[in-house]
Amino acid sequence: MGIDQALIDHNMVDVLDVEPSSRKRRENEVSNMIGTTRTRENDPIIIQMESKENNPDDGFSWKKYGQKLIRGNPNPRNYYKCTFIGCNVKKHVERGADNVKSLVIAYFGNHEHDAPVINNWSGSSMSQDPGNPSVRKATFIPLVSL
DNA sequence: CGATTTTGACCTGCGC
DNA sequence: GCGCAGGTCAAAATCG
Repeated sequence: MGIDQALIDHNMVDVLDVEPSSRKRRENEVSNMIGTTRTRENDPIIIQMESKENNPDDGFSWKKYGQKLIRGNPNPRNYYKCTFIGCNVKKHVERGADNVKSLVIAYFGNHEHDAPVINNWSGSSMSQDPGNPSVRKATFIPLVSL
């Protein structure tokens, strides 16, 4: 829960310093996490990272429903929607205008369901929450813990 | 065969 | 009121 907590704690955090070595990651996809940004609890969550993949698997199933070229960014932005029944969480994915390595993911809304497939979310950070059911509910960790 | 991706068109909000 | 930019939809095509 480190990241999510950080999101809430640093409500207006700009850049979250995350050490790559502190969490398991697939060297092949995510090389380094830059940080997360969230201006408000109800606002979209912006996640910035460095990745070779254009869409790292975050544990949920997304269906692409659009792609647009955004001004100020030579790279197209992709629009995804959660395929879970009854879940209308959306996500925008775009690459940095200058850094093709940097990936910016924006999440709109929170998943009110559990991840369809438990990948191994970096181990066991959230596997146990005996006295924290509320945390279990909002299993929305936009962190690429591959 | 079902689900997902692709691509263009369409719609809406904002600024001038 | 018009034009621009961004966001969404939908039909066809593709993949597993």
